[in-house]
Amino acid sequence: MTARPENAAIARLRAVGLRPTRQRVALAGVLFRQGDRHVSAESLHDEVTKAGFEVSLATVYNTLHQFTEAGLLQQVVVDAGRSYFDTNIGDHQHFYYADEGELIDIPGAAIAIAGVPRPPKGTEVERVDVIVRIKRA
Amino acid sequence: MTARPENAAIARLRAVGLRPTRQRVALAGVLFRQGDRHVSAESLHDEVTKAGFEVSLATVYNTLHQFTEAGLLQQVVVDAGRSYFDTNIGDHQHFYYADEGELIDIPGAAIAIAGVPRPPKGTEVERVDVIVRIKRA
DNA sequence: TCCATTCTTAGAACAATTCTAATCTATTGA
DNA sequence: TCAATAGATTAGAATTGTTCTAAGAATGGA
Repeated sequence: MTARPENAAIARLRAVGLRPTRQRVALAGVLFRQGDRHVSAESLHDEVTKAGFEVSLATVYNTLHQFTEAGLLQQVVVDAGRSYFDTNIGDHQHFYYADEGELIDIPGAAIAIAGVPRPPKGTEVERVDVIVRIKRA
Repeated sequence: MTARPENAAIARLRAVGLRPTRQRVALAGVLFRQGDRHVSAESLHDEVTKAGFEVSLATVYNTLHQFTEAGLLQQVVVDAGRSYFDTNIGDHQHFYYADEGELIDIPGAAIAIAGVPRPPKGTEVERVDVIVRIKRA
């Protein structure tokens, strides 16, 4: 019996308490089969549709948010009016190449941030996002 | 003759080569009369309207972009689907308090970022944005 | 003053995202 | 295995934030 790729997806979903529905398995399969990826709802919908699955765009949005809540994805905000989701949930930062709409990982170890002041009373730091915006030289 | 507040706004506009139209003067007056501010198009439109000026929302958008191009404002992206503009154009970073939709300046001197890797061939670094996301403790 | 240029405007158009209500499916327990 | 139920999916409408368009209005220079 060959290991079926969807088994990994199913296990991953169960591990975070999400029902392994047809659509979620398909999306997880596409998202996590290769290395780190950056997708938008639109691009993921295209991709999964081309792979022969039927998933509505609304479900892609729902699923991306559920996966993010569950810690399987990280949302990256680079652009007002567009959302990216990153399968790399480790500590890392991004180059953002606006000319191409492209997002490139920077390993977490590379960048050091020092001197973040104490946050206002009653709040705590949730995350520090660094976006290195790059342009054609 | 008392110094009229719009004089400062007019001078500021002329200095960057923008015609001091009624609407631009009104917007600049509201934006720059007090210290550093963070506004959205919507909030600025509300504010200037309440101050008794007639400015359309389209003009607010146009003007915010023109001011940004002219270097009078900086755009801050913290949230997919909402744009903030910052009257503080110096080198600094932000706390973002998502629960309140509030943006708080961190002086540029406070945070040090080290180890930004060389950007991909053919590109150069335009800006490094740091968002410290905070939440209710 | 008059003209050419630039600006402003209302409203339509748009893109990304979220909502809604009906239908369907995965899980559970008998 | 099957039915019941809680949860998931869907198409399409609605919403939000933003940009566009075309026409009228204001500005600065001659």
